Amino acid sequence: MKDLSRRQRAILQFIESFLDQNDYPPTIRDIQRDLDISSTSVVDYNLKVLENRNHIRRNRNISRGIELVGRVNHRNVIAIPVIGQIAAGLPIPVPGDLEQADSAETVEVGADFAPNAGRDLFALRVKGHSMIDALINDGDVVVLRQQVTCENGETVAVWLRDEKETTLKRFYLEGERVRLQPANMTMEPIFTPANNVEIQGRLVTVLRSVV
Amino acid sequence: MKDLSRRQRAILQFIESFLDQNDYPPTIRDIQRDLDISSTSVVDYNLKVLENRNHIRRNRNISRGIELVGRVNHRNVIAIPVIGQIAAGLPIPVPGDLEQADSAETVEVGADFAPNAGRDLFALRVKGHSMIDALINDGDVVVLRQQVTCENGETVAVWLRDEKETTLKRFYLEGERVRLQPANMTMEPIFTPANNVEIQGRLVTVLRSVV
DNA sequence: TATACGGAGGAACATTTGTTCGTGTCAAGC
DNA sequence: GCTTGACACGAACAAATGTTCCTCCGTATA
Repeated sequence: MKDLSRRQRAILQFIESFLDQNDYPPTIRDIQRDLDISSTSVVDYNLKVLENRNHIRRNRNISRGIELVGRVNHRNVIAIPVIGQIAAGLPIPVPGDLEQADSAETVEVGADFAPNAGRDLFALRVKGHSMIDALINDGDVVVLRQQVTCENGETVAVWLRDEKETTLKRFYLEGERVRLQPANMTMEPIFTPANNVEIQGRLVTVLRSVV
Repeated sequence: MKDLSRRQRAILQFIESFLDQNDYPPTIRDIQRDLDISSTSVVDYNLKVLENRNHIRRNRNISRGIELVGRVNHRNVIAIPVIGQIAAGLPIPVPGDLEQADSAETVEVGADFAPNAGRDLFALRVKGHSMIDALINDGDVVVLRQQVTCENGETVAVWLRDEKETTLKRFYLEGERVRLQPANMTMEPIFTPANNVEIQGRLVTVLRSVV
């Protein structure tokens, strides 16, 4: 892995920084110019080495056909629109016209953290400490999948009609009533009639940026 | 925003899906071919419209010089290597040679969630429920910044020498002793002599994928 | 009806960009 | 000294790709 010449390392590094600054890969001549290499063939030669060493992938006969192996590429990342806040006393904002929300803030998440991502994901910023029992803190961002039903055991955001309250709990339908179980195992569940529970979405991901 | 012709919308959509499948933007002729447009000038014309409408940005005279406005681009996302596990009874793995860890698993995080990102970030997968008091669950991924000192009030991963234990708490140096305060405000702090505390890193981000 | 204008078509043209070939240098190993 | 292999040069060539002109069509509007 380390058997690269100084020039090859420089090329690799240039490609990385180029990709950081542009949304397209560099051309051979971009590389040549930046590194003051006398000929494109030299660049080509070294790119071939890098390709064999599996540091890059090349699409022949395609301009800018250089891809970095093992790099963050958009494919692994999805952007989820943050459409509002979630708090104990407030109903959850309706995901409504997610598509048009061009200007909306987004959070980016690795695909691992948003399995089966589709257009039905949306994110909310948590206000207040009411969801401590779900191990969710003030300021966290929760990603939800929009759905109005759920399987037993799934963690969902529900609106409790009587209490006029939003909460995040594991959902278990037990006959006529529903058991809402906090993620924190040391805490007690809530029992409530099934028709008091309105499912707003299923919890997919929690993101916390510690200050 | 919606005043685009059918064709213009199709082009925009094609660029998006092309970018999903390749690491480089499409050429005008790629677009022409896919959408069965008779001439490159038509594509060019419509790209100009899209550019004026601020849906794309173009780098003239540069092949594949099309950038989508407001798209997930690598610049906003960083990959952080997951170098091991963190558990109450275990010391934290040493970040050691992060650079060489090419093959390591990574998590991708939006730049918002990893401020001042540098090479000094690493991630650990949480094992066990010992960090419930820090609102961190089994299976969560925590991102840490490698550092051996910290400011008062920062949340840090510390190794308690006597207890031979790792824990995540807010750190407060109070004279000769240290107060370690759980993130969950309802829980009690730990007090311990300053020289019993070994700071391993500062907590930056918590990621949770809910099953 | 005449005009203006958004859109589309075709084709030639100018650059940009990838590819290849012949040659040269230099250090390591025989 | 000779050979070999990694690395570098330059230049010419061939595609790939962006640009521009001129023309045409249909619809809305004066």
